[in-house]
Amino acid sequence: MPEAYYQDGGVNQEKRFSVAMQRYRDSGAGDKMNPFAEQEAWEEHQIGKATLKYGSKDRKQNSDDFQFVFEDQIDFIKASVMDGVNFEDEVPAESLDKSMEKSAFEKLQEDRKTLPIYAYRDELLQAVDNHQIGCTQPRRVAAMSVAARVSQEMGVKLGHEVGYSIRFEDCTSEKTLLKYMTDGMLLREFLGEPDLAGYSVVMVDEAHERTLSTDILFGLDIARFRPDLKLLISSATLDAEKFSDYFDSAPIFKIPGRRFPVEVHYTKAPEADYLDAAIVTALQIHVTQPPGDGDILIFFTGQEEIETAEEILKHRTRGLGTKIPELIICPIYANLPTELQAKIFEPTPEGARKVVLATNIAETSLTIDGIKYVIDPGFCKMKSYNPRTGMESLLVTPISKASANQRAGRSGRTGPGKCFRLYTAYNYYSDLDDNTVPEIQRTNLANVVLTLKSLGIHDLLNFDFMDPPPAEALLKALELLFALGALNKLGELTKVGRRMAEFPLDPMLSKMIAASEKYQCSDEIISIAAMLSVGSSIFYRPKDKQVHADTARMNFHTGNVGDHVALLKIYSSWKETNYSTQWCYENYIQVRSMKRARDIRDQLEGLLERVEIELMSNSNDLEPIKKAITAGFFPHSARMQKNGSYRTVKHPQTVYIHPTSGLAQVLPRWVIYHELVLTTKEYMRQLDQRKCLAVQDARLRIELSGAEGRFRDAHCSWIKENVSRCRTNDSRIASEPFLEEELVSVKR
DNA sequence: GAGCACTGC
Repeated sequence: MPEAYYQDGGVNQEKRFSVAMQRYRDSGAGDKMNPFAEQEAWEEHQIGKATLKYGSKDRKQNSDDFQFVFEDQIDFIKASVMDGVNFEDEVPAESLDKSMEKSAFEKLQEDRKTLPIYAYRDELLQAVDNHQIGCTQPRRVAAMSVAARVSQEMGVKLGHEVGYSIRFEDCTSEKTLLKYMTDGMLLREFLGEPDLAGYSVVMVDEAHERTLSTDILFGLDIARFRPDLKLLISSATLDAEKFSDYFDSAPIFKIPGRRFPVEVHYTKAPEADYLDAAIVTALQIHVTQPPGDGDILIFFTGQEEIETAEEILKHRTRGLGTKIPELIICPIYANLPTELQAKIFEPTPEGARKVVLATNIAETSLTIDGIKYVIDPGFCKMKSYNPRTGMESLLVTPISKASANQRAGRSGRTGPGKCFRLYTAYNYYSDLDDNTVPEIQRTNLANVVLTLKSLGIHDLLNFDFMDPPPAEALLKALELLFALGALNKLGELTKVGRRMAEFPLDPMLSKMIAASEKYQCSDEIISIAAMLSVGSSIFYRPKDKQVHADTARMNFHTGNVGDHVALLKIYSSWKETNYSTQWCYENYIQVRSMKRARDIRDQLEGLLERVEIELMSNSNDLEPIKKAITAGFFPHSARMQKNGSYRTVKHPQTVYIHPTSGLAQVLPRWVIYHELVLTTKEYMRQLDQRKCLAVQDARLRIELSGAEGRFRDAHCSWIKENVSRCRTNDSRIASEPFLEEELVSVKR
């Protein structure tokens, strides 16, 4: 390859890296980054180029073999081997052979004894008395499958001694001693029973993932009411000391894991276009390595990249005809319909090779057998939250070292693997953070704060978070909850707030439900809330059928009813077809999302009863429905400007109606929106006309903007000091015309 | 006239 190609490519790639970093920083999430990092990176990279030129001797030979096939190739440098953990030593081959003749149960028992943790068995078991053990997992599937495996090993029926508990599904009984559950489920149980009386041991698995729920549970010090409660934290990271310190120097057991060694290769120079580089690398592997020795997994950031990569790959392999063995392309991302997802689990036919194009879903959530090669461009999409503007956005961001290693490890599950990183060793060591920023530091905390308040935690600023979120984010959350009427001026939970905390939803959605009591339309409102909380994945929009999908969607907008009512219409229409799958296909709607909406709706219906809100329907009149929506979403108000754009009220900025909205042509003077998304512009999504509210709702906001409406948290001096700053923002929540209209009616 | 990573309750 001519050097010039790399140099040029290098510049572009650095640009790409720095653009991603810049956006990340602008979002407010990356403040801690060194502003000179890029320049240093560039300099170091130049030095690196000089020193990293030795190395891949075998590459030359390989490249000669297929020079005729490709014009472009990519130089990789084998930099390191991630050790496998003596897999073969622990399970001698002969014992595996022998076990083949034994019964499945005996084999399981034998396998079990070879696990490294077996040595700690007695010690851990001493902790167990006559209560049950709870073990949390970050994902539902994991909780279910681990429970199934353990019940098999113990030779008991799932749901008896060993069970699991996840949202919508409780597979436990009175007999259950060992309960696998999602961490969110344990948090919900904790809300109802803070002493966790039913448990003697709680084990938090995969704690390094640092989910919102585990971070809250840790901060709550779940064992504080229970000196006898044993807490086990299991984490795959090397910074066990951090966990140990946090839990008052708790003892650390280092238990080796099991994995085959993985060779890590870096590019010699940064790549101009990682998508193209990934495809070239995949083809290089496919052509030079014997078919049948293993499949390829490439990590992309999203659906769009995956679809593009799929097209390019098809095009290029078609051009090569029979010169190369068959390459089966398998896209996988969460929004892909389930039937199409199944393809990646089909065994690869003899003589062919599979290339899996995946999002982060393949990093932790699902494992694919037979992967030997991983190609890692080093990016992912990550949600970040800017507490200054209150904006959430999804940004393409460089991954962390931990994430890069997790990805590499995906190639070493069934045998020794290789990972090709499409960035330099320098990029890895200097540009990537060690760990992914925990979710609690990059999310809107409204729901977290409501949860903590409902547990009677008032001093949020001094709450013992393992990694505290920005104080500004806490303040924003408090403000919002106050504006919604969930907190009083002393920062205490109100009756509405207590009701809201019962719902596993964003507080604005919970408030909308609480308000539906007054407007007598709780039936419709919980359908809307369920549809909104399923999110944007309701519509399936494949690249080749976008027009059809869009036409189908617009059918629900007839009459300019607004997007919330359109969602209600979708849900009701589906219900009328008796939840027909066929109906979903015809309307380009994801069956999975609709089923999820139904599950959520059922749960909400149950919770309505719990907070004593009657299920009432008022489907003939949209007015009360829209009022209830406004009662929850008034903090997301925007007013039309002369040119058809909108100005948000709370943090004044110019935003636009998303073109997929039913109101895109209508342009109401005032709107409320469900969310803002930053893509090519700032777009409002799921929006509706704003309605006037009843007088008592308005009064709350008048107080809020007035001098007596100062927001205080009796236990938190920091908040007090910042009251003046809150106030300016608060007055904008309760902005003029919204109140004007109501004040007029009050004066009359 | 657009384009949404992944979880969880």
